Amino acid sequence: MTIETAAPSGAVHVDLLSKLNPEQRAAVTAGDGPLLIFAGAGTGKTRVLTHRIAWLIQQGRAQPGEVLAVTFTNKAAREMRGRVEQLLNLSATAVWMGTFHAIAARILRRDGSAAGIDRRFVIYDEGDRLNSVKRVMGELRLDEKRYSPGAFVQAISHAKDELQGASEFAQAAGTHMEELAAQVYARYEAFLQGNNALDFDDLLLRTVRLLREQGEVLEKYQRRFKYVMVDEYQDTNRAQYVMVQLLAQSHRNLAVVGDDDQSIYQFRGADVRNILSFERDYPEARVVKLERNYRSTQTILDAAYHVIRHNPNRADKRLWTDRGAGARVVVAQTYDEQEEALAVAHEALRLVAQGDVRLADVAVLYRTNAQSRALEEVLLRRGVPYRLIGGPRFYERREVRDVLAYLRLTANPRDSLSFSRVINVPRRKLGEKSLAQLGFFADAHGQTPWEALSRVGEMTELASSAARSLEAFRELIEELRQAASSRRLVEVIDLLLGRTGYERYLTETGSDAQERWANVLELRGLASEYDGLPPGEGLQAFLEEVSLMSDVDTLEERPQGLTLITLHMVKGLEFPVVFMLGMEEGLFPHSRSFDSPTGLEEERRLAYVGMTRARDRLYLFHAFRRHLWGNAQLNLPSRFLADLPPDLVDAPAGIPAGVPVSDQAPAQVIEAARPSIALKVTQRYHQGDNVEHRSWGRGRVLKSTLTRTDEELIVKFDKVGVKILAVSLAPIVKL
DNA sequence: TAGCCCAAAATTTTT
DNA sequence: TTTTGGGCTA
Repeated sequence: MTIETAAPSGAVHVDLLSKLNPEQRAAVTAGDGPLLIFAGAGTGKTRVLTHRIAWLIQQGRAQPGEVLAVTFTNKAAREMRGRVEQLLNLSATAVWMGTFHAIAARILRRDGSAAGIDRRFVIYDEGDRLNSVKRVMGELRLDEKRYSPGAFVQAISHAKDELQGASEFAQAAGTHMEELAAQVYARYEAFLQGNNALDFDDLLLRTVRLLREQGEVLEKYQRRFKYVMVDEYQDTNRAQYVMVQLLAQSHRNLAVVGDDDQSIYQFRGADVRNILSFERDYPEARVVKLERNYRSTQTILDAAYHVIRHNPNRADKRLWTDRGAGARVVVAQTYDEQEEALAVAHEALRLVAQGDVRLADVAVLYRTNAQSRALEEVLLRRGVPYRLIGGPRFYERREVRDVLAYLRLTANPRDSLSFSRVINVPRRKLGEKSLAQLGFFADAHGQTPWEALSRVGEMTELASSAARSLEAFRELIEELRQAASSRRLVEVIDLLLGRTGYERYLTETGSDAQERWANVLELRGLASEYDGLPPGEGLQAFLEEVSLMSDVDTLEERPQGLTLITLHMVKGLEFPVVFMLGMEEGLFPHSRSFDSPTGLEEERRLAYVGMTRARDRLYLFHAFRRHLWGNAQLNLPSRFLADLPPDLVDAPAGIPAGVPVSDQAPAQVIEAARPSIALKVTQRYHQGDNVEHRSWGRGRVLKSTLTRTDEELIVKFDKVGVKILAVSLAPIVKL
């Protein structure tokens, strides 16, 4: 079937439907009314979403500005926009496409004033939120040792997810803890208000409130969005659910895409029931199931199915493919996590040597971040390149937050959190007393610290040196504000870095100054993307983007080595080869999930998500013995392994065989890593060459030997001594 | 104000 | 077991 219709002006006629399978086509061309699309892993979900948007526009059913598409990550939104533009061959900037939070922020900036929201609000992230709670606890004289600030943060966040305001929360409070939390909540709200700040949850909560209470605003958006689309609907929480419902209410053209089997964020408020009861919410809904998978082998799909099928309360569906059976799933036991890591390295390198995959095609998945350490140690020692996803986040690094705090203060001087972050960074010789003076004065006059700053002269108790410092700080921020309104964002940042002597500050205070400075420069680089915007707008736009950005969004497109990643973060990605480690009772499923059936169901879904990441090969490892917090424990194989039909499984006796268990000899290339197929080898290094290794630093080549399949180097490193390396595997460069 | 020492915590974390 | 953060001391 080919449909050619008049496309919007300037667009090329594109046949949108010919490359879709029947189910995908049905979903794309479903007419008006609610639409539920069950899109299993690897079934072309994004393709359906983007084609539907393009189709709606091409058919003239909607103007680009009348379509709203909501995702959970910026990455997904970006991809979607790019693909729609490609399909339509025109800019899709008019389409409202973004994360829940970004869309909410946009609505609040435009129309929040109707509900008393200052459009210049800043967005407080996780860290800011914790700091705010700590402050509030200080005000309430709550001892941080007795009461965990984190617990309050969680309670507040959870309440907001459920659209529960501070007063409702207080009313519902029963226990002593809840009453305390209610007090903290109320004060926290006041604190944020005073700082003109909203936290992540507020973006959703306040948008819902705005839409509910301001009829004309609601009407405006309802009229505007003829078609609403939601990605990953199984992960929506209460606030998101209501927000979508409100926006789509009038046209009722709500299309949701998701997979209940991949709902893994229950602990953050996601509610699978939102997708499972869609048909009850919208009895007239059309339902399409995408079950044809384009990613994995049938063996992998069947194995995953036999794990997930044990969950009650799931929509019935089963993935299939015409890619053929492929290799069996490999289940293997190792002695401990050391050997487990060695087995991964061993097998991954063997596959690479065979020639059909690159290291970058291999992902290693685990339940808890702590598991990555054993892996890293082994990979480092073996010189196997890898990238670890997770770990210290870019936007949570001290230096990045410092610079951002300056910028945030520049944009919004009322932000007292940012104020106190940078008032004495770099050191301005302001002691505790002086700052207390300032705070006291501000409180007494009902002013923010920034406002108080212009009245330094009135603070009689202030030492004159401190007064001068404060005055200088005020002038600095004023200067930045001036610059922000007339110059490019990068110039503002340069000005701030120059005036504060931030680089010098880094070198004077820390050992890792170089790395930190590099991060600052990276942030500066990100900011340069806003150079095109008129002065004044760049700063706002940059801060908005940065506060709504996560690390997955900056995930490298072209990885270099093995990928080490948690099961949660791997959702949405795919790899030709997948190793899942720690398939043991107590670790996966995690012991914390044992006491509730829903917890176990979520673990099972997590297993399903992990398994369906694999295209061609899937390895499930479990260790006989595992070190956890100092002591070793013996774990039984995960119950998920028992669910696999024997005929899908290969359990080779020899997976870890031949791998030395506690081999301390550094930098010996694993025996099996030597390619067994003859490769063309040419000598690239010679005695005396200077090289740099990613983790061992600089060194000099003592000897280079050509083997049948590789070039072997003996290198004397400045810092770590003599090592033996295989050129094909070691992360080295010639200098 | 920096550095040191001791104690506590270690499931997952789209914004 | 290891890391991290906070508090105390020099």
